This record gives sequence, C-alpha cells and structure tokens, in this order.
Amino acid sequence: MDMKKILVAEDQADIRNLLVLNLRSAGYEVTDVADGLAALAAETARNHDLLVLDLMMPGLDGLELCKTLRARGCSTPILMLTAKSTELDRVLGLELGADDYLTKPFSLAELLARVKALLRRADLLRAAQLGAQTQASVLRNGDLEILPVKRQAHMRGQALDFTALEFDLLLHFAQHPGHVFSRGQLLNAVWGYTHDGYEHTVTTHINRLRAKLEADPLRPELILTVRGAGYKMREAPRA
Amino acid sequence: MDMKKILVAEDQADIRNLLVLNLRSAGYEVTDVADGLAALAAETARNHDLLVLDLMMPGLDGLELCKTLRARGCSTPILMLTAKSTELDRVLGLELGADDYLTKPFSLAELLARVKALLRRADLLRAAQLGAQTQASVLRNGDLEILPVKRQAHMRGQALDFTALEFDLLLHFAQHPGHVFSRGQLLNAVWGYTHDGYEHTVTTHINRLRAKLEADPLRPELILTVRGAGYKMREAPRA
DNA sequence: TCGAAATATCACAGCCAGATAACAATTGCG
DNA sequence: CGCAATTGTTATCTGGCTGTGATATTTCGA
Repeated sequence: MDMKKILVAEDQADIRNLLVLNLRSAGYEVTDVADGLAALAAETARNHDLLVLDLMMPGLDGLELCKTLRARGCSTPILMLTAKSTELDRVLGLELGADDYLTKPFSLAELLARVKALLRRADLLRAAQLGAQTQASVLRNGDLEILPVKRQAHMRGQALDFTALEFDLLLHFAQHPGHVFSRGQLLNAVWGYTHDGYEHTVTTHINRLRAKLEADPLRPELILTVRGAGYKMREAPRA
Repeated sequence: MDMKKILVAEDQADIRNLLVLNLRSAGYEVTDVADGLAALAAETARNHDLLVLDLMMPGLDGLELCKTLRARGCSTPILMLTAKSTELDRVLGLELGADDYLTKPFSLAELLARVKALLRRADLLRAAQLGAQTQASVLRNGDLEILPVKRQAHMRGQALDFTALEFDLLLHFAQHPGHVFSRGQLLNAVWGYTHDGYEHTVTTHINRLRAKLEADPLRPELILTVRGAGYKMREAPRA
C-alpha cells in the first residue's frame, strides 16, 4: 500500500483537471472520471483509498453514488464536493455516508488537508481491523473452525483439506458472515483486482468448496446461494 | 455507550452556552470548560467521545491542547473551532491531529452534522477494534428493516424472502422514502438504463413485492400508488 | 351514472442463473 | 522431464424467476 489511490468523479473538466494535477503532485495515484456511472464502474473494478465525488453530476449524482456504494458494502472514505452552500445538501451528504465535504470554491490547501486527514483516519481503521484479525486467530461458525495463520480448518474437530484458493475463498466468507458477495466482488477480493477471468470460474470453486465443506452439497448450509446476487456464508448461530 | 459524552472547551461564554444548549438538546451529555487547562484536566479525568476545542483560549490554546492530548495517546476525535478563517490555521489544526474544524460563525446545522459524522466514524473504529466485521448499514421504515449488504429484509423481526429483482426494487424505494418514481424511472434505476421493456412490467413487480410485503396487499401501506405519476414508499414515521 | 384511462391481478412460456461434470491448462515438485 | 495436484474453461442440464399478454378492477372526469 505504497501510493494511495484516489478516484476523482467530477463532470466539469476544468475543476477535474485542477483536482487531478494537484493530487498527483501531492504524491497520490489518481484516476478520474466525468460521471457517476463511470465512477461506479471504476470503483467496482478497482479498490481506491479515497473517493472524491462531485455532488452534481449527469446521470448518477454524488448522493446516489454514495448511497449505492455504501449499500454495496463499500467502506472507502468519501469526500463530497458541492457547489451549493445550502445547509441542507451538506447535512444530507453527511447523513448518507460521506465522510467529509467541501464547498466550491475551495482552496487547494484545504482540499489537501482534508484528503490527508481522511486517509490518515482510514489507515487507523485499517490498522485496527488488521489488529483485530490477527488477534482473533480463530474464526468460528457453528461447527466450523478456521485458523487463518495456520491455514487450517476443522469441522467438529476433524481436519479439512483445502487447496490454497479454496481456503482463501472460505476465509473471505468467514471474515464477513452474512455479507452477500457477487462473483465479481469475489474475483476482486480473492483473486485480486488485476485478475482477468470469467465470473463463472467462481461458481466452479464454490462447488468445490461445498463438496468438501457441506454435509450435503445439494443442500448447502454454510455457503449459501443468493440467486441473482451472489453467495454468502450463513451467519453463525449465537455462540 | 448509550449517551455520547462531549467536552466543550471555549472561553467566550455566549458561544460556549450556545454549544452546550444545542448539543444537549440533540441528546448528548455535555461537559463545558472555559480554558485549555481545565479541558486537559477534564479529559484526563474522564474519557469523552468527542472534544470540541476552541483554537484561541487563554492559557493552553486549542493547538497546544490538541498536541498534548495526542502526545499522551488520547485518540478521542477532536473538532476544532476557529475564528480566523486564514488557511494556515486550518491546515495546522488538521496536521496536528484534529479530526475536523469549523470556522466561526457557523450554523448549528453544520455543527450538529459534523459532530454526528465524527461520532459515527469513531464508532466504526471502535467496532473494528472489537473485531466486529463490516457493520452493516441498516435502512429502516417503521417495522421494516433492510440490510443491503446482506440482502436481507425483516418485518417486525421476521425474515422476508425476496427474489433479486424484488429486493432491488424495494431497496431503491427504501433509499428514497417519499420520493415518487414513474415506471420509466424505475426501469432505469432497477433494471438498468440499457434495459428495453414494457413499463407495465413494473406494475407486475410492484404487485409481487406488495404480496410479500404488505399486511393487506389490497390496502398497501409501504409501497403506495400515486395515480398518474408512479409509486413511492411511505415516509417513515419519525425514527 | 357511465365511459375511459390507469392500475391490479393472473397465468404461462421463455429464458437465465446456477449446479455439475468433464476436460484443458497451468503450476509445482521430485 | 514427468507426474500429480490445482486451477480455469466449456458444455449441458434444471428449476424457477421474469416478462408479457389477457383480463378484471378501480379511479376520476364528464
């Protein structure tokens, strides 16, 4: 995680260029798009460290985009740009899951300061999550027990034998019980965002995982299909 | 952690009272002090969830206070108030570990919005530290509860079973309570802007949704028909 | 009250998403 | 280099979701 990746979504070309140039010269890796749909696609395809979204854009505007991304489980920090200085929009933006906002016209110093603050905070959060993960060296879901560090899994005390990919897939599910992932999201998360392949490859591996994991692979109880959406791991019954 | 505790440090009595009164009426537990040293003592004695510090105070000013607290390992979020609108102070404040700032005069709406955002962020961090995974954002409307990332919906605690389209449709309404959408707009938003089909298809799916959602599908209470315009979701009674 | 327009309901067929197996390609290891 | 294990691709099959047409019902204006 050397260079921070920032996505800029802004329809006005002059402002967009201003943002891009200045963020680049501040040492960030910047992708820029001109409308909301492109932003959605860009963020889905590749995880950024920060999103700078204009409130007013053709097609999908900043608010919609923000909501959609959050609904999809994206937790990347969002800095919202707005031309209107009316209070209402500001408050709405914050309520809807944006992390900060900036009213145009803004000074570059202020922009950079806020970008920095958001990234710093995100780092804190990530560090905390990593800490929590290493701390919780064992993940449990019902009779299933996973030891991430040892890359081992047990079912009712009996060892299960997984390939590297299968284990990564299982681990990813176990780290987010109940969360539904699309095939595309799984490709990003488990195979890596550089990976180029067919989504139905995921299907095959889900099946292989089930064959080893489920008592009755025809009626899976751990890795569940959510038709039209993807897969999820059953939420553990309260321990 | 029911009621959030906020510490206000501000030397001007009128502004301090304004802050205290408004934060209290917003449901926060507020302690107030008139100078930096008192603030330091108060925060050392008792952990707050948020510190609101004036930049300019007799004795220990906001910047010093901020630095001192951070040096002591205090990670409570800090909202810095400043009368000067010069850029330098702003940037300095952020660099030194403040999480947000507000230039006087500010509107109460903006203050409350920023306070809320800071507390929300702190919650996220705490949740991460506890090891709780992605805290799902929840949409509520009366007895209806929707968890977008888990693609689950509950009515009075009871799980509802929707198909992919039904869920997407419901989600779209839930994200815009009260907003009226024409059938065409729904086709664009839910089916996708590439989709080519009859508007009457929407009607059918609204019906399917109602059949599963409404207590009495003949007298819908959640997804309402707006004759000649389209459909809308009832606005939630005050949450 | 009647007629027209808008909306609700229903049944059904096509089609798509997902399961599965077989096969090909790639990797890893001695 | 050769073998075996793992991973990716292709093809086929199946169930049920989804779109559509037909028909009933409601709403509103004349």
